[in-house]
Amino acid sequence: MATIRDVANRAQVSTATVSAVVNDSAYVSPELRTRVLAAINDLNYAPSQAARSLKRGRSQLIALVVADLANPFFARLVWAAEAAVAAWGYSLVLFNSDEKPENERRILARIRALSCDGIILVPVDVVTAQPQRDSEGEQIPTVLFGRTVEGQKTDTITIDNISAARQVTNYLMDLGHVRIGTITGPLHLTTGRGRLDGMLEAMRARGLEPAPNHVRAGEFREDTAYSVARELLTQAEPPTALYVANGVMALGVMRALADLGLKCPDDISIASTDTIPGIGGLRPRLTRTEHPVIDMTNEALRLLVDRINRGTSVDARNVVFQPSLVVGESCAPLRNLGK
Amino acid sequence: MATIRDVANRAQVSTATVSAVVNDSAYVSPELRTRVLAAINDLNYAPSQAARSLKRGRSQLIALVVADLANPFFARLVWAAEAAVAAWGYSLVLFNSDEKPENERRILARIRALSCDGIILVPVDVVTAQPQRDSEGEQIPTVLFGRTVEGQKTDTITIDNISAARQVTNYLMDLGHVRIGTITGPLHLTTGRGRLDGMLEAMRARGLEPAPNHVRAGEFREDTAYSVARELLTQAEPPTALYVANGVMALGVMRALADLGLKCPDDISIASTDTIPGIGGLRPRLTRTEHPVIDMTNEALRLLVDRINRGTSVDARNVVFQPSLVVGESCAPLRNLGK
DNA sequence: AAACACCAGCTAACCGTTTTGCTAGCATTC
DNA sequence: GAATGCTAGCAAAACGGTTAGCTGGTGTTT
Repeated sequence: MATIRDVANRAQVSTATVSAVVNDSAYVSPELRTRVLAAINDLNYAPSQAARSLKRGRSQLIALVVADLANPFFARLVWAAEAAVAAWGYSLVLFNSDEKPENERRILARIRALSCDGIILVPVDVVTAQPQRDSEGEQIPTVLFGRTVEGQKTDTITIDNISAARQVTNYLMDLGHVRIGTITGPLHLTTGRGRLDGMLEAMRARGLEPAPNHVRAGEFREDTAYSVARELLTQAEPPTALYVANGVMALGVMRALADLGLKCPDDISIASTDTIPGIGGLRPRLTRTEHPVIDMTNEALRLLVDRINRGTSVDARNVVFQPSLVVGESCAPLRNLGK
Repeated sequence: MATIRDVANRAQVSTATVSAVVNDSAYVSPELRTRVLAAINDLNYAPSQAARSLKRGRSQLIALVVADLANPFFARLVWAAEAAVAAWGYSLVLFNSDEKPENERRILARIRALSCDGIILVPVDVVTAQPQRDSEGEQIPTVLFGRTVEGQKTDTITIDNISAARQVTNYLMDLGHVRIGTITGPLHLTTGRGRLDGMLEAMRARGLEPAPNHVRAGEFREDTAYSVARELLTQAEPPTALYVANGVMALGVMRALADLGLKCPDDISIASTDTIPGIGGLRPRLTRTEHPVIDMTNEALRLLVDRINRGTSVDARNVVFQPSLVVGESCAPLRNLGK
């Protein structure tokens, strides 16, 4: 394609003038401006982003690193982030760490090489505690999304996991349930840990405690939750209600129920924190918390762009969003206590 | 960060030697190589992709443009593409045209500016018929995914939509259904058109024809399908079976059924082409065709990388994948013809 | 021993922008 | 009319790599 020099030649001006027109960075007389614009149009010129990045040290690229692209929660984040990034005039480079620290390391190196202007990161590992530095040794502006890492000094966007779990658990207890089980996420993640803690806290506040064999790890995965749920529900004294820590796992649990011939909510009540898009279309409607992913994403980008423009002059900000309980038909009052 | 010159100074060699070591592009004696590697390590050096792109004219970026990121089908494509792109040593830049031609135009201009090495495009508009040219005026290697545009000379990866629709329709007719309705996608898309054509073809082959008011446009959207389904099923003589053209719409239809108090498959049989991930976990299991998205994506990348390396020397290739029918429990044999 | 081939490693040009001086032309002031 | 200030537009130097072409030292051939 045409270069800035081709345009300059055709318009009989210098490359500096063309640049000034393209970037609106200096006054150019109307006459020259017209000539330049005509030449740009004739030659179908578009500035090379590579040359620009090299000179300016900014790439107009924002990296999004998610922990599990197969999870609809993150798919939704990707969707929202693409829109927000485009709205701010950047382009989105997408990476999937697949919950593996070594992938995360590789990806962060690649992001540095691409000199991305900012990073939205769903962290997998504490590795991230060593923030990424760019070509000037500056830290690349980063927003941690959804999860946090201890002792982090970067901006973060999170959901109040404890509150989410507490809301759901209280709802179940309000229905009279006492034998409540749970399928948790990985406990080394704040999302996994917080949701379990919130549940325990809520139960203890009413003098209850889940039976040890009613608390199982589901890894935030559909298939794991499926088998764990089967196991959990076929034991001698199964729980009468189940709190599932995320949307994907809730789907797995529903599948397990169907395969076991259990009716929800007649045989067991199910409620979850987090949901997956589209799940609202199926019956019984799941009682769950909804997390404002779109708002969270927009806020993440606002913080990120602000940090890109203002550098490290401003302190790390931690924005916590509140989940809201959405009541469906997947929970019923406890009737026959003994069962 | 450190530049190649810093590394050269520290290792007491020229930048050319550093480059040779980094790219393995020329023989360097073991001694110098060691010194260079040590310096790279000490300075935490990583080559600037911007400078590289500028000089080489290649950016190691592959653009993926999907028509609707909110659609789980495309979310799955994104997931598969990220993995495939990374495996080939590229990074993925993601765009969402949201089914709008003007977005598509803007995006393609941006892709050109970024000098992406290749494009995987789910086309929205015939605009794409004018292939994108790069900085040398060469066409940017492009693979059209899922849909095609008439008279296209680029590589394409598609699914056999006619066959998919035919399989599903035949299945419904084999169960005895005659009054079969359909909710179609947009008919200007090959995916929409082909799936309707396949259905009509299959029915006509048995001397049948759907009633005009049993054929409705659902725009491939959940909400549209929901309202169209409500309308379709509450009319005087509703169909006894419904063929839904994609997975998202099937979800909408299921929701409409639930709200209308209709039982599937007792009151009506539902089948679709295409599915959405996770839908398999819910009851009744949907009878549908499955489309090999992962294989399709991998093949798309194989074609794309091949074209990046070999240029226009090789003719356009059109790879058509075959869908397979997966039978669930959402369809029942026709019992009471009159209803 | 001269002629030559070979090759490791270097010098420097180049990729396409942006941006910092600088220049030259005009208007204003005394 | 000389001195000054202003400003539109230009020339040229970066930015950080890659690579063609060169150099000089060694080994081989005659």
